[in-house]
Amino acid sequence: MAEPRGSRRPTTIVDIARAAGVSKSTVSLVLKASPLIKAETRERVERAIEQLGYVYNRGAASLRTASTSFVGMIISDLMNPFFAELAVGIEDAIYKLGYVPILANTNEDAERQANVLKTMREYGVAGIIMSPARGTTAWSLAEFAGVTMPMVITMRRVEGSELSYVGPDNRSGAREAVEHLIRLGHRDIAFLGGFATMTTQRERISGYRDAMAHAGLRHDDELVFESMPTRAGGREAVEASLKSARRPTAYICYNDIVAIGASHALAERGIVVGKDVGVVGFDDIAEAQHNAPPLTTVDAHTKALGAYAANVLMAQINGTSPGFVEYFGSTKLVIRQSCGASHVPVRERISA
Amino acid sequence: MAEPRGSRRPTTIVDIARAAGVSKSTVSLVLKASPLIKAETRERVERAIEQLGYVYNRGAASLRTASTSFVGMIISDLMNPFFAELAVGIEDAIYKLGYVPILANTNEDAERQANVLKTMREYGVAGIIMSPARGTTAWSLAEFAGVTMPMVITMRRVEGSELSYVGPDNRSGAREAVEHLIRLGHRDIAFLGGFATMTTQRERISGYRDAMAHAGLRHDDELVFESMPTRAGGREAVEASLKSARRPTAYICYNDIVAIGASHALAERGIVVGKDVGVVGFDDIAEAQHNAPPLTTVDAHTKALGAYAANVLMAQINGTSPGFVEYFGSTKLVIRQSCGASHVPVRERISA
DNA sequence: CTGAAAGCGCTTACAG
DNA sequence: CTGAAAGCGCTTACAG
Repeated sequence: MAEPRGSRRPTTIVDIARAAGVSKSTVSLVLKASPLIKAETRERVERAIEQLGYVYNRGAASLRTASTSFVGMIISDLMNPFFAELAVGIEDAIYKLGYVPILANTNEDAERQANVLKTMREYGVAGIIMSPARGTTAWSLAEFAGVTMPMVITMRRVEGSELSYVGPDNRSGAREAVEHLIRLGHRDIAFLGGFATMTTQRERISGYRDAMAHAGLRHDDELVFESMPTRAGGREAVEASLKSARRPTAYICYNDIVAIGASHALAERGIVVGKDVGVVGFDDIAEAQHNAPPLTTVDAHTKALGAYAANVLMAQINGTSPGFVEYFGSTKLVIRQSCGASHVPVRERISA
Repeated sequence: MAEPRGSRRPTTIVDIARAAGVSKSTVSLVLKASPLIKAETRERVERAIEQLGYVYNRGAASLRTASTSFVGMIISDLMNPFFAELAVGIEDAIYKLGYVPILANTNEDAERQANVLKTMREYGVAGIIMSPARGTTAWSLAEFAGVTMPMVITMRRVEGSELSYVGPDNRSGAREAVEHLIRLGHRDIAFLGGFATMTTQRERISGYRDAMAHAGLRHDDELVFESMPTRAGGREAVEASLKSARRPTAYICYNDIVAIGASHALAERGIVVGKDVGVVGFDDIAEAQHNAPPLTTVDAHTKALGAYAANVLMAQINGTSPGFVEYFGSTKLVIRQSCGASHVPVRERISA
């Protein structure tokens, strides 16, 4: 690689040392704000740094200390607003902790994920936070896990792995949402979106079933309509549900984008969401409150979870971690208009 | 920082050299796939690498060659789906070019941007791609620009800077969209969203005015309703427009999220978008086609633009660049239902 | 085709 | 309180 045009040898601590009339050890010490250095000396060095436009070479320091301040941030799908929000939460926390994030968007590609994991290791990242691509196996992570490189998994569990995990409490979040629908008078409630191969879907479905079973309501497989966890998937899933013998009066969706896709498909058929039918999502992405009608959903506290994952990783890097941690963040039901709560009397819905 | 638990000194090229019975120079050469090395020797070295589980230390190599493969990727607002898509385009291209992205989301904070720029320089990034935070001045970038560090600005121009720029042709994109609205019979067309302090808004407005002026239509300041470039801003802007003496029959919006916010606000008032009124956006984010009704918009080819910016940066890093480049990507009008094109006869609209 | 040597820019005991 | 020395893991002319 060519040197930047016009630049000669960059200035280093020895240049500073010479200019300030001290040794490079002393310069290094002032750079670390060591209390050992006399104020007068420190100022002299700082002046030289200023005058020569010195820029600290962190790469050199890393080689010497055999440690870097990089953390790998591997996101399964950055185009998905939920994961974009997660990324923002992680990124912000990483900087605050004095680290710097190397990004990789795997786009759900396990092979790309494997490559990126190897590359990050070569760059000497201090640790990795990863929302695993769909289909990631514990086996494929074993090479990197634990001893080799601190790592925390977030948002999607990988079964059988012994890596720390941070994510929302999907089961209780879904249960609470469905209980709300039941309280509103709904009896035929379907689950929309995702596939049973996804741990997150299974967790949310079990919350749904908890609530239905507890209320003595039907909750068999015919009430779950699987689809891709996307807006288009949401459309397809509702459309399938509309063809069923007993049409649901409400839907709990795998996530917000499924719910949004579903509500639009419903609207196009003249079915008024929040009145003719209830729809609730999961995640509370920014878009949810701006949907028409505003979406009732389960707030996963996505950003905070990202920040939490960063802190768990730090504990692991610093060796202050209890080793293996699993954290299931509490969720919060956010009632807006799509479930009909705000302007539909319960009575109407019971007869639905 | 503590060493990872349980690990001792990591294996280096000298370990490999010893195991393979060669010098470390030879090991280095096989790592670079040098043709100088005899096949038999290469295999022996590769076997040792495999057996000892050697991992290449890129940091050390960087120190030696005084160059890294990092590129800084500074995004003004990753929560905005438009910029998330840009980030995905850049990230993908960076990896393909053999580089690795360090991410920073400035969240429109110029101070954070300044910090991040300094930090990235200390990490020795080979270059930077940045969508500048609102309010970024050429002055604030001067310290980093050009000689110090290759840098390309994307999506938002910073006036007075001499940095390379890559973005969509906002003016012609907006003009084309408005021409389409005029062809549909609209006469009172308002511009919604953004502020005149944003170069992008000014460029899009000038395209709007070009089209209006050419058709001999009114296009004064009273037809532009400024707001934050967000969904909430879109709501506010349409609401303001609804209070004006002569209500517009169509809207060209600063971007898609403004258009989406506006269409939802309209829908809530019983105004049917695509029938009672036309709405067109700009960007073509993923959400646009899933809006209700699907949004007519201007495709900015966001991902491709991100990839292009990465390539411009590479040329600069490798010194093969013509120095300063400005690229205005062509746009494409995507006609869906929000403008009324697909199912509203022109006649109805003229009388509106 | 391969090896010995120098050096990239730092940090960190160790002396003094 | 400050300096001299060693060394982190590579690459790259230069010899041979």
